[in-house]
This record gives sequence, structure tokens and C-alpha cells, in this order.
Amino acid sequence: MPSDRPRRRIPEATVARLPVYLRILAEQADEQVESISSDRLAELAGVNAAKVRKDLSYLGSYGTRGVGYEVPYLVYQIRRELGLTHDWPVVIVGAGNLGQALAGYGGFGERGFPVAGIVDVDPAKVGTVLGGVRVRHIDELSQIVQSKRVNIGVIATPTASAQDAAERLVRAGVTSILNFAPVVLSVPRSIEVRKVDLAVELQILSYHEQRRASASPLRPVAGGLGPLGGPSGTSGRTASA
Amino acid sequence: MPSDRPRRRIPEATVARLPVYLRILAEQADEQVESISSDRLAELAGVNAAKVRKDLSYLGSYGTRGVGYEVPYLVYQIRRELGLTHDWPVVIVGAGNLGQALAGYGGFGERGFPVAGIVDVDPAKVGTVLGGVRVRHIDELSQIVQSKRVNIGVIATPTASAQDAAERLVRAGVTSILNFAPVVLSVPRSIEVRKVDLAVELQILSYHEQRRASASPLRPVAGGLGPLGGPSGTSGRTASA
DNA sequence: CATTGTGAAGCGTTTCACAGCC
DNA sequence: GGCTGTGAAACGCTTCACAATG
Repeated sequence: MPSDRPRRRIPEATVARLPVYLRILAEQADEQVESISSDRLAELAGVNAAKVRKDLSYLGSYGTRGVGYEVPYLVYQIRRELGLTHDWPVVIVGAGNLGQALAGYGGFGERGFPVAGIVDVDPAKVGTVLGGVRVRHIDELSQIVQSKRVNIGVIATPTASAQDAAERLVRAGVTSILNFAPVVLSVPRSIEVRKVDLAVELQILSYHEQRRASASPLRPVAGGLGPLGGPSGTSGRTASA
Repeated sequence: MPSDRPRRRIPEATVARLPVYLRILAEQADEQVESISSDRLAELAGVNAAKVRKDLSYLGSYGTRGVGYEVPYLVYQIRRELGLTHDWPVVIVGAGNLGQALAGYGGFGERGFPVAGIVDVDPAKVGTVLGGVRVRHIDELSQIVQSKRVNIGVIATPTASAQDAAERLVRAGVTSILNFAPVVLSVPRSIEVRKVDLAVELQILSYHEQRRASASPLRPVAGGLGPLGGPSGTSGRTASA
């Protein structure tokens, strides 16, 4: 059995896929599947097998040639690499539409990211309860971050308040931010920022629809549906067999 | 003034940034800014200037050497390239927590993606009104897609129903899907799929937090905050000056 | 002479193809 | 024999650096 701690630096592209493998492997484990091949995992993840093997090789040599990967062991290794061996409490800034949906969506806590607090500027919202968590005033942010040892902040404010929210989070001691507002945040380079932007996603789809339309002159609308092929989700690229 | 239609194929990475440039340029236009340099646009977008120029060069030569880019004209060109010269009605499948938040979030329609319909399997939800749109039964999906000429579907169902939702959307004639459920969808390769996955984003942040923690043995919590540097949002990479 | 547009170099990611091993 | 692990090739994206030019 191979050794121990965080080995090589893992490529970002791989880091982004590990959570997908993890989810699939956890499902397989639930179904008592003991062992899985790179081929099968690739199929379920909608990528190709060489990529799966290369990705997993960054964690160490945890497979068995001629057999495959032992599912529960691989689950454990990926969790460890992603830092999912303990919970990461998060704080949500903004108790509007989106903040409510996020808090109400239970999957947060289940997946190791319990909501340690929700804050808002609006005094009218303070005190209401969302997903079992009481909304507090934004001035209490630092206190929440410190006392609950929060490292990750989620920005669910209107666009105009997002930069302010980011600055407050950074001042409070948060080092990673998940931003749902459509703005480029200005933060110290040491802060890890990820963005989820609805409009961007839709506009990317629009681009592809538009190409489709200009490619075939008439009736670009999908006529007879092709066979429902293998998984091709994730990045939506063509899945070369 | 250069010519007309969809020229070269644009790299995916560029397509993903065009919406960001567009948003910034539209804001600049609102503030009566007539002209902008690649340097300035890069700063506002949190990327470097060479990238901005290369990206824009795929649209054609729309800048003026020694001067910069004419803002309103560039806005127009990007909109055209992204297919945003007309609206793209979308249909939302799933009227739960998330579906409600999406429908309630006005920014959808404003940005050229009006909600043409919301459907759900649950008869109890049918008839309720979300964001001004009445929820209809999922069996009416095809009818909505056909009559409103919808090309883009949004999946906001629970995980277990997402694949079914995808198949219904494809059968109804939708050719692009934005999927919020944490599953790899099986759809024909001709269908463009984009994924928004909360858990994946948080797990990527967790990975970086975990590295941070194992790098510095004690008190990894951000102490004195660094200066709030230039934009570094988007991908969170280091922003070379 | 400031700033664009772009070949070419550099770098990270994907895929190939096969040696290594169970 | 089947499947992993991995060098090496191929590819795509980013950055450099400078010629072109309004």
C-alpha cells in the first residue's frame, strides 16, 4: 500500500474532475460495487478512459493492473486529496432569492459544507430563518467567521453589493469565495475565487445555437432525435469513442 | 468597415470570456465611455491585455491602432457573435427551490433569455405563479417548446429526475441544456450541455483550502489582509501585472 | 507614438500507444 | 488476458514581443 501526504501538485483540470469521479464512485459504493475499471468510470463520467487513468495517477498508484480500482479505497483517497475528510462550514452573504434557495437546498450540509451562517444588510431580513439557520446582520460576519472557523464565503447578493461583500469576507478572514454575482471581484491574489454566472452560461449556449442556425439555412430546430448516446455532459464537447 | 457573417471558428475559451467583456463594455457604454484600450478592458475583466486582443481579433479587426476599441461598436459585434441580436426564450424544468429562484431572478429576461415556461411533474405546483409565469404540467413541455420556439432548456429538478427531464427536453426539440443537477446527462452528442454544479465548485475550493492548510503548519487563517489588488476574479489565477 | 493585430514560443491538457504487472 | 500507469506526441490556449498603422 502506497504512502501518505499531499504528493505532486495536481493540475487544475484534474482537480475540477475529481469531484465528479467522487460522486460517481460514492454512488457505486452505495450499490455495493467493489471494483471499477477506468473504462467504466470514464463512461459514467462522460470522459475518456485515458483521462481517468491519468487523473487518478496524480493521486498515486491506487489501481490494480488487470483488475481496476477498489471503489471504497478510491473514494477515500479522492476525499483526502480534496480535503473532504472534515467539514468546511460556509457563510452565505445575501438572504435574497438566491441566498434563500442556497440555504434551503439541503445538499449543502450533506456534502460536507454546513451553513454556519447567513447574513444580510437588510434589517427586515435579520431574524428570519432559512433552511434552519437564522439570518443575522452583516456586521456580525467577522464574529461568525471567527467563532465557527469559516474559510469559505458564498456571495449571493445583488450585483451592486458583491464587491463590498467580498471585502467584508476577506476582512473577516475568509480565504475562498464562491461568487454568484455577475462581477469581477477585486480581492488579494491569495484569495481563491470561483464564479458561477448564469448569464455567461446562457450566452455560451446562445453562441452555439446561433452557429447551428447559421450552419443549416432552414429549420435548424432538432427534428428526429438521434439515439440517446453515451454520457456527454460535463463540458459538452464531442465524446470521441 | 469590415465585412459580415460568422467568420473563423472561435476557440471555446474565448467564447467563455466574450460574455464577460460584453457585460463590462455595456457598463462602460452606459457611462458614456466612447473608446477603450485592451489594457483597460483587461484590467476590468481581470485578464491580461494580450488575451483581450487575441480574443477580440477572432471577431475581426474592430480596433484602431494607437486609439483602442470603439465601445458601442464592439458591444454590437460581440452581441452579434454570441447570437444576442434576438431573444432566446428558455423553459425551466422543475419548480422547486431552485426553479423558483431562477424564475424570480429577473435578470433572466433582461439579459435576453425570457422564461417562456416553467414545468413540473407535481400537480400541486401546477398553476402556481413564479416570477410572473404560471407553472404548467411537464406533459405540456413539447407544446411550450414548439409554440414558443424554445431552443434552450434549464434543468432545475432533483438529481433523480434530471435524466428524465433531459430526455423530455430533447424529445420536445430543445438543442441546448443548462443543467443544475449534479449528474452527467446522457444526451445525443448534437445537444449542447452546460453544467452548473455547486458541490463541484465548493470541492474545488476545499482542495485549495486543504493545500493551504498543509503548506503552513499553524494558523493558516488569513491574518493581516493584503492590499485589495487588481481584479483577479474569473478563474482565480494569479494576475500578472 | 500609443495601441492594435499577430506570428511564434511557451505551457498546460488531452490523447495515444504500449510497457509493466496482476 | 486484461487493465493500469505513463512517457511521448498532439493539441489548444496563453503569453511574448514586435511589426503594422491610425
